[in-house]
Amino acid sequence: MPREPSTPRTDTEETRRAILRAAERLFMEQGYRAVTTRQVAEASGVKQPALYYHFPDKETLFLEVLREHTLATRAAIERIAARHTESLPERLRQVIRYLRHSQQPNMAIYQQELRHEISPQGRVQASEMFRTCIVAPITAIFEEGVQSGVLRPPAASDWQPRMATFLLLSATANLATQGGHSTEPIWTSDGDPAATIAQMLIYGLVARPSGSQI
Amino acid sequence: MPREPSTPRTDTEETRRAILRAAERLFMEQGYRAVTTRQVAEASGVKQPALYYHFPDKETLFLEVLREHTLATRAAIERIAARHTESLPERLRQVIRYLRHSQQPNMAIYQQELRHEISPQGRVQASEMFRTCIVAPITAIFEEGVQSGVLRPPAASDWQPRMATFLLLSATANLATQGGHSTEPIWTSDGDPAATIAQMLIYGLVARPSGSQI
DNA sequence: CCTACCGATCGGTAGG
DNA sequence: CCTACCGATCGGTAGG
Repeated sequence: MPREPSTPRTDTEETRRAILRAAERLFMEQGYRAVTTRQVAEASGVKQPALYYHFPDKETLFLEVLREHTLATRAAIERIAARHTESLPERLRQVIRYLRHSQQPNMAIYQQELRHEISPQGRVQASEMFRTCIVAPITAIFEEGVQSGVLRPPAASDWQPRMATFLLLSATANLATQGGHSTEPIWTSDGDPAATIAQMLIYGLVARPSGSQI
Repeated sequence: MPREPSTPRTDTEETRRAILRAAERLFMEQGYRAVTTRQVAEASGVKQPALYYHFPDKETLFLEVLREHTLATRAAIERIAARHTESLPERLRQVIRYLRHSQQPNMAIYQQELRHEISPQGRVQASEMFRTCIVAPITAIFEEGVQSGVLRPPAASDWQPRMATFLLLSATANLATQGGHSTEPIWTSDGDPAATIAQMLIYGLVARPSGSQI
């Protein structure tokens, strides 16, 4: 139902955006199930049933939030990946840093959760988004590293770009959840954890592993 | 209230064990919140209120499950770590394989979840268990590798045994959740993923990184 | 977009 | 250890 052009879709569209913003923050922080529709409504400045004016149900709202968040993440990753003037380790560091602060939802958290809370179609959709927008562009960075000779060529039992992406995302996701909440962190690194992870990852991959530092 | 010695605490103790076993399976698979007390009861062959005869509440039951599971994990890790006839990479592979199949709950999943569902005291208890029984023994393996010269000495901005443990656990936890459920896996490695992860980890750490295989 | 409300389900208790 | 039940809360709908 498109609105007539004279009405600049101000109010209703603004509210919709407010709901999406509030829902994004809440879902990324607490996960799907832990966030109630009433929380989202309150954070958006509307009453709970108003959500169902803008979205058919909670799952659809969640998937829309996930879609926008994931698309933004893809744009950021591709922007970083395109900085060919910077070294591969540096770009990986930046990717990790971005993912960490963008609260990109942990694969594990969501795969665990979505398995029980979301419809099969929703799961497929979320999984596809994740593959296309997160996994693929990061894997491309590793593949570029192989082709440029910076990274050692992968072998079947050794490493593969996709497994490297898996490792990077796993570490990053857990880093994000660590982020300064109540319980004292278990890991507490001295420096920048993104740098440390990238360093550990790279030194497992360098073609000519001289003992030097980056 | 201890039972008199003549009664070999058969029935009531057996039921208690059955509840713990059922709860372990369910909590490890689905997480704390997704599992209802009614599910646990049904899987144990009792009615739901019977749980409250054996445990004061759901949280206490969960923490008891977590305690037993974590203690078993520690025993397994220390058993593997003590196999000095086997190489460090091999022992790490075995640790990863064990963690993967024991469904050791993902740090991220639980840290995310426990933050909102469990009392502060419960969180502290879970966190301490995790630190002592999982993080510490794995970190000890890495430290041993440093002292024996197999691993390169850690530097502040480089790597640290604890961060290596973090990376290992992150990857393993996500591997475990991947485990052959409905949604097609995103990562699908050819060989043994435990081996690949160990390989990637090690080659980031070897003291003399010759280009050879293990 | 709100008020009012519903059925389902949750963790937990009463009373035996 | 069971039957019966409760208050709270959830996602979602009716009707305007």
